[in-house]
Amino acid sequence: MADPPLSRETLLPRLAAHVLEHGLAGASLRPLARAAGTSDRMLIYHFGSKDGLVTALLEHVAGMYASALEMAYPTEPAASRRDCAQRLLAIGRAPMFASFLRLWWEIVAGAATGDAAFRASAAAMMDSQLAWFEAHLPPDDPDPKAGARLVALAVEGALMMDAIGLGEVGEAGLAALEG
Amino acid sequence: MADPPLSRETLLPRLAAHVLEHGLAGASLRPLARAAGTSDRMLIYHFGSKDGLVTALLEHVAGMYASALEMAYPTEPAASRRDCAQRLLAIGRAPMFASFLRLWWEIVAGAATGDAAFRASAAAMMDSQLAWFEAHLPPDDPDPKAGARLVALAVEGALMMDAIGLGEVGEAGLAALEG
DNA sequence: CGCGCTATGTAGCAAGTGCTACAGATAGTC
DNA sequence: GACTATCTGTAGCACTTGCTACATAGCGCG
Repeated sequence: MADPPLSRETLLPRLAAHVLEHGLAGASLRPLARAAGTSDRMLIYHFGSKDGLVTALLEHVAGMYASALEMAYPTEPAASRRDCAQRLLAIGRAPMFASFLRLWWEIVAGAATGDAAFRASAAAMMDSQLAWFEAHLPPDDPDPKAGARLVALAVEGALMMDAIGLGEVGEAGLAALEG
Repeated sequence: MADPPLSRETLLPRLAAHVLEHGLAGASLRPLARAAGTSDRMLIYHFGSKDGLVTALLEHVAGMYASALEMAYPTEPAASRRDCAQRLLAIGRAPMFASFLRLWWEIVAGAATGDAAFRASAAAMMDSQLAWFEAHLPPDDPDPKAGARLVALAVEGALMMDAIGLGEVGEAGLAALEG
């Protein structure tokens, strides 16, 4: 299958794919290496340590997420904040984001412990999302920045409800947004 | 020191305390046992397996959370949904909830993978919270159930922002709530 | 007393963890 | 060709993981 250099850069996408599928919590060197077509030995060689690998991986995932957002749905403008939030929830629920979301909650949990790498990745992903949300607000929104923040809280809250199996609570909550 | 029977029931509070302090992800039998004053051998004896222990522990934590909420602040009624959300965020930020929140995001991450025990615990905790939120809405709220859901989305979103180090985003978002 | 039940300690196992020491291969440079 | 720097495979180490086999204590009951 043509195995060229296998540097950090060629490795990262495969590692990210594995982590998106199997989660970050239980990811250990040997399975990761197998998925990427190398050995644990080489992962340490390229990334210095597992911590280094995880940090690089989190950065990479944040980048992937940003481009996934960029590619996703430049739909016509929403009619209201509520309408906007409901559409964004629907997009977030699309299959292409499912594995991102599973990983997202792991990253949030890691960030909650204070880990710097997790925080950086989470903040980067959230920044992308806030900008993207802002771009999807109704064009006549009185305060797009604040509006995007409110919509982000509500949509993230609803996605969390999805994660814990209470999707309808999220829907009901969004429906109660002003607009 | 009085070390009476040491049954499941006497063990669970100590195990919960350890998990609240050190997290659930890296919790392994031997440290847990040490913290609870037993051996890994006895944990397996009482709970059957680690899965059994985690399940019991999650149930117990959900119960603890419910009583923590019950004890917390029966403040005077809020003036609006926004006011309510801002107060509840302040309460959620209080030190006594910090370790609960760290654990909460771990539970959400576990639930996001589809694990039944994590989902059950998360749903139980969220149900307590929704009821509690509903009780704190302004008494003239037109639709308390929907209002509580909206407030829950926003507050949980804001707490998530806290977890990833973007607390001001949460504050700005809540400030944009109608009210 | 003796029997059986529950509770507990000691040792250990097979698997997996991150990481390292050592050796070799390859390739580019003088 | 000799030397050096980059890359990679093989083995292994010390440790942790969940869990088990075995033995033993204690206690209630006939």
